[in-house]
Amino acid sequence: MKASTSTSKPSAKYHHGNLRQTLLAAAKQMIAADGIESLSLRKLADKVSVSRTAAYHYFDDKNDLLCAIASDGFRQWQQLLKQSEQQNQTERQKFEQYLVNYMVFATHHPEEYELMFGRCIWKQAQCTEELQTIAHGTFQHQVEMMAYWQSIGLVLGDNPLRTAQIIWGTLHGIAKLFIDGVYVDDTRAEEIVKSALPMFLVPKD
Amino acid sequence: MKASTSTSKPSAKYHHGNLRQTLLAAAKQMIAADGIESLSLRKLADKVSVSRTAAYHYFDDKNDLLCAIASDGFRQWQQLLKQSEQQNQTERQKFEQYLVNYMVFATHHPEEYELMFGRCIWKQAQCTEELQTIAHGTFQHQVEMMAYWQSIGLVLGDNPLRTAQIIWGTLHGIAKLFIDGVYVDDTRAEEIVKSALPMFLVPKD
DNA sequence: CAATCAATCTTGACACTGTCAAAATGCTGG
DNA sequence: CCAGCATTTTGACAGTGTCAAGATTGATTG
Repeated sequence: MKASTSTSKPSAKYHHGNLRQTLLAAAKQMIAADGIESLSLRKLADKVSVSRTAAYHYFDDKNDLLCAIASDGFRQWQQLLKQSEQQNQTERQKFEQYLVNYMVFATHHPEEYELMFGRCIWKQAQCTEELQTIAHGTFQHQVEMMAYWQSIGLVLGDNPLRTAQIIWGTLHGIAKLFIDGVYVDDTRAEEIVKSALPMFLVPKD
Repeated sequence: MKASTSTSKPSAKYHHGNLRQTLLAAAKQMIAADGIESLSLRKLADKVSVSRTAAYHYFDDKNDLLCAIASDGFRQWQQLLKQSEQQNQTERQKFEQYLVNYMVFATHHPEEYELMFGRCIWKQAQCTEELQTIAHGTFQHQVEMMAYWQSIGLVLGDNPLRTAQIIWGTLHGIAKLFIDGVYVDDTRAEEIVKSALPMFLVPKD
């Protein structure tokens, strides 16, 4: 059955070959379209034309699958960060860029963002070790940036951890209020974070 | 059956009398104990010793019930606010009190807080008109307070809406990172928000 | 080449969920 | 006492995640 279109590509065989990747991609697509909570393993399996429980060979759990998506999200975010750091800008511009990047990433990948930082994984279910590691690394990196920006007198405060917590909190809060639909009109997210910027900076003169 | 203990109290009869309140109270208790997502209408019904679908005469939906809990949460929060405003303090103390109150309320009623401001209701399901109204009123009130604090030169900025959005964002973000378990050790929440305080104030001298 | 084996996928089954329609129950006014 | 009403229950259905057992395939040996 299933008209395996025998000829060239060996990828679409019974032994799917890369089911794991296919599942992840399809799942991302589905949550982007309809939200996390309306993703079911059965609909996902249907979409990939595979049986209900096929995913269980690649993921312990539904939770495990969601953690994998979240981990991918962190990788994507880290890459965006690295790429942005390499640009030729003043530190002040880099800092602003960081804030804006955060908002753009969050509002453009709302469901992945929710998985990365939301209760869905962190509170309710326990999170994978992989996820724990990569998330911690990301935050660590942010603290280091903050320490640097404080050391050169750009950002207020002398406690990098504390400052990172506050600034991250601000970004997270604004992002979440938009994502969750408490605030509407995402396009303003960038504006808001820009007007929050001066609060974090050492007044210059 | 059920030994209606005929004598005095007419409250515990078959026609339950105040099922709605009973259900709400039990539901709050259950989400406080095990979290929102593990609340099921059937377990709730069991707990109140009533049949699976009894709740449907008082609530359209599971969502409707959750909205009712959220509305109660807003009422509770408003009351706490009003009560705090009446205290004899400097405006600066009132502002600080407001920030601390927010964190204490959020971390002490995490599940209700999630219902009040989280995706569970605002994004995914549509929210009740009652909830919409009371939530909007609460925010409106906050904007007015911000306008006043800005007018007397206490808080930075000249755009009350914008400032309220940012400050609320900060509070919400920090609260949520604790509630959802990204940050641990809630007891530090108060500390963090206190060290964020100076960022919002007009520097005095 | 054929037989075996492990990886991969499917089927069957179970308990649990929200929700609707129809029936049953108890209360209250005539 | 009975009709009508508000209230509660029973039955049923489609979904859900997940486990155990079986079926299928590709690769690895002898």
